Amino acid sequence: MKKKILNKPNELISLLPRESISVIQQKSYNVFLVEAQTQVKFSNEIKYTDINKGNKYLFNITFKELVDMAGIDKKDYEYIKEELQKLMKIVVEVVDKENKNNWSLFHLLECVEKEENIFEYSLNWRIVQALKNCDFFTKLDLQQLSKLKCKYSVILYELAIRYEKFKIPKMTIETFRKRTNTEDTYNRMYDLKKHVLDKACKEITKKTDIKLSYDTEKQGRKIAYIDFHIDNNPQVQPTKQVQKLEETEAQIRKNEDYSNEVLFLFEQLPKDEQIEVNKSILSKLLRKHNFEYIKEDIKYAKKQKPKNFMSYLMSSCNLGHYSRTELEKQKVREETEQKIEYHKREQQELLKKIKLKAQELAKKKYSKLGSEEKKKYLKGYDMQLPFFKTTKENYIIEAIQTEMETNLKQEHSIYFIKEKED
DNA sequence: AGTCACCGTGGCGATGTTCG
DNA sequence: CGAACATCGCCACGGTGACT
Repeated sequence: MKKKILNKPNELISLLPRESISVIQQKSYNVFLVEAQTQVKFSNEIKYTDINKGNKYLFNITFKELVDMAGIDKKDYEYIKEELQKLMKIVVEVVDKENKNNWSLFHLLECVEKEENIFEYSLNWRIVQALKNCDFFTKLDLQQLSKLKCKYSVILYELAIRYEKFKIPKMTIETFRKRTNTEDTYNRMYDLKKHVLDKACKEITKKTDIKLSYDTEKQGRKIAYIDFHIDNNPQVQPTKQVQKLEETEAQIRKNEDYSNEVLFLFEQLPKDEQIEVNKSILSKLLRKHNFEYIKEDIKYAKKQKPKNFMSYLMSSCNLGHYSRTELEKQKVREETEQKIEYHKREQQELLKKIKLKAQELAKKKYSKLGSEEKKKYLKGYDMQLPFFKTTKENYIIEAIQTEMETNLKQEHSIYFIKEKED
């Protein structure tokens, strides 16, 4: 399965939707976000300053990618459609930090369209802006998330990762209920523990790279606060992908050296694409794809002259190398040339053999020739230039040899043609 | 296609516990 | 002491998947 890291803006983790979001909706949404983030981040067309109300931001993803990345075990389009429909209904509220009387409401997902196996969706400009320029984000490993089946596990996992390096602040039961949308259900604390807290902590500890536990604190006789504890889970290591990604990002920051392969490919890019960030993109592509294919894809992309070179190149690599057909044609050409070369050599060797054989046969035949026949072969003997003049015997043998060679060649040329037809 | 066991989710009555 | 809350055990319901 493809591994993906979503740099989820903290605003999106902390948001408190009015309706409850199911686990499939949460996971699908994360996949939509990560896909949009990749498309936005690597796009030169969408600049941070350009993102505004006036524009519509469309992204796309294949059904298979969505299902794989989100870890959805259903392959039913209708079901996914219903879930997406519910997701679209979810409205979030953003309050202006400077003036608390000002607010705005928008849908998490603006629209989704399915065409064949591809979903095209659009996100509110605020979300796109947050994805493009997230200063405060949480690095979520979607592979870890995809394993979780309980919606509360997903919420708590995101929260835990957000505060991993510090500590989830102690929160009141009310806050916890708001976050998990359990204000109207599990009225009893025991039920909340049984169905939400225990279950989620258990699932997270069992399946992900962190251990989550909690303590409760009473105020009077009532449980008033929840205090979470996060530990690393040595049994389930953070995916190597996260580490690699962090390394790559560190590399960009430090502007360290890239491998020769990356540098070579970088030089193949069009001049105006030779910017530092593209080295890291190439380095990432090289982790997943063959050097030769990327090289050919760059060549191919250059020919195609797409509007956005890097995103064209990336989709070419990810969608199975547009250049593959070109590369394969080239391979066939090379193979054919090799075959022809081989035949040539074979033929030359055969010619040598024919010459030797003809010489041998000619000598044999000469020994059996009668005087009449010898006279026939001696036609033209007197016409020879004095410098090349040989003995009568050699002259006759050479003549017979030439005759034999022609015959043998004729026989073999039939053989050659037959082989070619095969 | 129908049956059935199993699981997850949400809930409730009875009972135990705690603290003002 | 008793109200308020926590806990236990159990039930109903719907979805799912194996089996016939």
